[in-house]
Amino acid sequence: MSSLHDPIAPGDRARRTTISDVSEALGLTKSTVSRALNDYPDISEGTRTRVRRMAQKMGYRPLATAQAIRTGRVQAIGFIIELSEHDANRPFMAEFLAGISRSASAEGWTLTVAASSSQDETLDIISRLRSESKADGFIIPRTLAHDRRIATLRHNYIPFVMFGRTQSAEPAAFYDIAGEDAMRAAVMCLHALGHRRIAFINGGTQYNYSRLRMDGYRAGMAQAGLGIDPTLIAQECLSEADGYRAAQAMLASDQPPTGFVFALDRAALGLYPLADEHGLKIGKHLSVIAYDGVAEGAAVTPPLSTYSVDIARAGERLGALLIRHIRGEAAQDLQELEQATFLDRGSAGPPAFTSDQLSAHLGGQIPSGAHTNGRNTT
Amino acid sequence: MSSLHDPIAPGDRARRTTISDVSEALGLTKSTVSRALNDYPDISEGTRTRVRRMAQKMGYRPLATAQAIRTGRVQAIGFIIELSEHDANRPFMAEFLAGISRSASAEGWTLTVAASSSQDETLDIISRLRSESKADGFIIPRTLAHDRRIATLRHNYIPFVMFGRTQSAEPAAFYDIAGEDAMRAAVMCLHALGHRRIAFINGGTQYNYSRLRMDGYRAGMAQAGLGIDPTLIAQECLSEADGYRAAQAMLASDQPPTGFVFALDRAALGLYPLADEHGLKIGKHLSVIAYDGVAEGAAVTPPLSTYSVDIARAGERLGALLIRHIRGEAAQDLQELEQATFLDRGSAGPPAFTSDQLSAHLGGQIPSGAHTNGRNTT
DNA sequence: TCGTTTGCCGAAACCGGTTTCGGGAATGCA
DNA sequence: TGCATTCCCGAAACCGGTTTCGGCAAACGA
Repeated sequence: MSSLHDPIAPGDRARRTTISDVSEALGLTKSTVSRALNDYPDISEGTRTRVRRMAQKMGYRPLATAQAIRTGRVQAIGFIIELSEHDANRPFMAEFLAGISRSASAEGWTLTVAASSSQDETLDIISRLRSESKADGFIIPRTLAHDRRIATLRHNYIPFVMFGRTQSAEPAAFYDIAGEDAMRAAVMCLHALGHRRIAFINGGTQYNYSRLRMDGYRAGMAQAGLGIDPTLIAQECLSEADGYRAAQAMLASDQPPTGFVFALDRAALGLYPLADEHGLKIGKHLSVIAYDGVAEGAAVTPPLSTYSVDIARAGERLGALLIRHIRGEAAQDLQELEQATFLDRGSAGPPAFTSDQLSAHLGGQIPSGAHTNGRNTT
Repeated sequence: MSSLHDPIAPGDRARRTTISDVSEALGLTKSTVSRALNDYPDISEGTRTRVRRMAQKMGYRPLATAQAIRTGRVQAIGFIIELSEHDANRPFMAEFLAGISRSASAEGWTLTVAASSSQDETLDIISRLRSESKADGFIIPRTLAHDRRIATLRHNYIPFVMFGRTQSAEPAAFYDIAGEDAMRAAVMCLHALGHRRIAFINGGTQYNYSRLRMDGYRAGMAQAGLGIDPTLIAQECLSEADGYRAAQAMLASDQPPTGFVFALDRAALGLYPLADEHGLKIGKHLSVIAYDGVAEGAAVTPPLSTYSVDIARAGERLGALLIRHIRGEAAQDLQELEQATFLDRGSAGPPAFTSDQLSAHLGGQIPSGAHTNGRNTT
């Protein structure tokens, strides 16, 4: 259709140099040049370097779409935005994509992005993009403990790298931050400050990270010689409102916690208004350490101490790993686990109240049910 | 290189149906099928529908990368994330991309994303992606009054659609929200509520929207029969801190404004702590109407009244327009201007103080210079 | 009725690469 | 010196499409 009338295309766009241009300049055939550039063993070392040099000199870069029709590969990384997710990760999106894009373009690759509104649609998009040669492999964020996406990818022999880990016997390529270590260290930190009642407020249990962070909390408690009290553990707290409610319930108990470990910054932010309402100061009467490093954490008073994740770096590493995987490296050689960076910003300190004192203080208060507005993050 | 060893590709992936499959099934040649599907005039109506039906039945979809090597088009929309931008628009990114992706996949197209850290790099990326057939055209966000990207695109005959407008004689395809109308209406609204001193706090002047919103403010003031007071106008206020400072300066004057129109929600959020410090209630002593519809605006007390922009819809419309443009429709037929949606959430009301009363109230206060922390949005 | 146009489709080249196949020249071994 | 390898590279097919060209048959005009 667009071929009949073309009001946009120029009369004659500057043509790129093709493989034929290179071969003619050398007095060789296309096939020789192609094999030389692709390191075929039946090309002599001399010819190989001669071709290399000439290609370099002429600025030749093979056209990815042309290669694709034979090889099935376009040199593109696939990434799918799942809008069904709670939007906690949305603000990161730009930096994450930028990270991926950086490592991609460093290798002459590009990034293909699609949006999905459900798990099923994601699976469809994955196979569609692959079969249409729009992406050679995928970066899979927010891995679940049991992830259908992984099954689909494996079944279709589509290369992928996870941001996060998953429970599976077969090895898979991944990049992840050791959230479990961070949680363990957070507990140890609070314990060292003198806290004895330490709560853990976890994220969504469907996610694999949540299991790991829980493990980390348990490990920390064990290491500190503290027992696990189930009433000091909450799950599924993704938003500020969730965190508020979970902490509220715990503070209402006989032996309220003086220290809080949150699996998510966003949930931890719910502790601030709660403390306000009870006249408690964070960093003094209540201590909190969280995880993620969201921007809002720096804006509250006192700023939230947190284990921060460099999301752009994550994207960059993931992109690099995926490209290597697509080029043939084995999954088990493509696993990177890094540590989060602790930002000590003052929201955790020595407890001014023991749990008993805290309980007494809170007992003398009208149980606040008045706090309703402003909790809902759209 | 990847051709020598291939530990990932399956023995035999399910082959897609090709144009040859279709032509053989019909007893026609590839060329006839191709021309039939592309609406060439030298194919009879009968054959055309016969081919259509068979292609449909066999689930044939032309392989974009194969088409590309002849046509130069991959059916992909290009979008570049500029990290050099102030990060105000980052949170929108996911939804914006999702919008683009929706309209793209509705037509069987995809979205190619790249990141850039400078204007110059952006220009490079644009031509590189185009010449490598990784994108057929581009969506250009945050248009400037005089935009080098537009010049580059025009010069290289690369189709594009702007999110925003620009100052240029030649017509260009765009989708935009009439920010000028919103600003005018905001002024009228405040005037109707009884405000007579109405300030305007604008965004970055390099952006084209800023000029337009300023025009809208002026138009509103004229329409309301109010004169323009240059001391009630501020520029370059992008962040909460910027908004705080600009409003602070205005409140310090002899005739402080009682009504504020902000070109950006984010800057408007700076008015809240400022009001707090002076014991003023927003929606009562100070009224404010802003523009964008960011999530944080709903969380403050009272929620910020604002002209909200549906960013996902913007992405979707832009994608649709770009595809039509690439298919041959003229730029002047591809211009859409929509209105922002006013969300009246209570931050604007009848002024409890006149400007004089407000001045008196503020005069009795210690000029606050103490407010320093928490203003910086990372 | 006959030459000419028009409508419609097949044949083949082409796009820019990759990959298979085969053979000439240089080398190995006897 | 003769024969079998091995080393290299050219020739050509191929990938899945698009586009040009040419020709046959039917419709047209005179």
